[in-house]
Amino acid sequence: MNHPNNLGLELHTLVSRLERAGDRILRADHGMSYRRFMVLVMVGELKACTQRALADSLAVTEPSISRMIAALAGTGLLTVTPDPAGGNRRRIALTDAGRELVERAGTELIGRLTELVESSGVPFDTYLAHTRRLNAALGGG
Amino acid sequence: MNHPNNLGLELHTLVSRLERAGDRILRADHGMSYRRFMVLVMVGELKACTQRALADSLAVTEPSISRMIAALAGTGLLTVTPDPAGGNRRRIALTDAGRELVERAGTELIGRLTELVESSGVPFDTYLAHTRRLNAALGGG
DNA sequence: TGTCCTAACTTAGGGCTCTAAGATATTGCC
DNA sequence: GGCAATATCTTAGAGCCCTAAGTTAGGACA
Repeated sequence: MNHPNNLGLELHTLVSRLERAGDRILRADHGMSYRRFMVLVMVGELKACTQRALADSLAVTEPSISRMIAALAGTGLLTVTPDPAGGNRRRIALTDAGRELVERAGTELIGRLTELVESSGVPFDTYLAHTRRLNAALGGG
Repeated sequence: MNHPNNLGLELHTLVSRLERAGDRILRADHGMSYRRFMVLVMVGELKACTQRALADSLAVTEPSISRMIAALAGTGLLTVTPDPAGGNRRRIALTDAGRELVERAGTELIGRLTELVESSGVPFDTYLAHTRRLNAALGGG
């Protein structure tokens, strides 16, 4: 139950539990998986959102995003259009329904997590800052 | 590239990058995936190691562990025997080869991660303690 | 115009995860 | 003994991720 000095294992189990919990909430309330929801959130945050940019931002590969977008394209939550700037690119954007879902479910999830963190006694801002810094050190922009 | 206030997303990308990096190292040096290696590490740490205990400790489900053990059973790195205490249980244990692999590769991985964390300016012990506390708050023992 | 190069996206195959449902073994109670 | 309850493990089917290899679009240059 306790991994003596193994931060990697500890982070794995933490994220695993967090995402399982988030997945259950999203499936029950919005009929959507946690992974797909993360894609929607990121589409809402990126300025010029291409599949390549999504893959970088979520730290997954292009094929993964390619399939996710294909699966999400039929839901009416986002639109896929050739990039007006040219090139072999797709421009991804949220529809009104997508924006509304991200807004509602996103604030709920973030709220629950923030609450959990603070009730555990871990200082939210410090932990978030540390996590961000580690992410940056690992090549994340 | 930056998720405004979203700790969940930040943790996801961090773990994703960490595990991809670890996976590459393990595959190159020891011909083994990161997931399977985590199982071996945990088998080495648990006193009375059943599949159920492994699933709890790694925050995955019993079917996942069932398949992992089936896949690992043929490698000579661990042994599976009926639990001497009775019940429908398997007792999982490392062989000498398994113990040696966990020892060598484990210290290497932990060393690299520790180095990375400290070079990023994040205080290792604090971050580990926070992560542990969050894990405990999420029902992890 | 034609060829090469690069970047973005897609396809194919395999690994690991989940949920749901089935099989197996022990305990408790009649 | 026999039967139900409980815990553990397994099987089946589907989702998402990865690597490797193929496709498509635009830019550079002769």
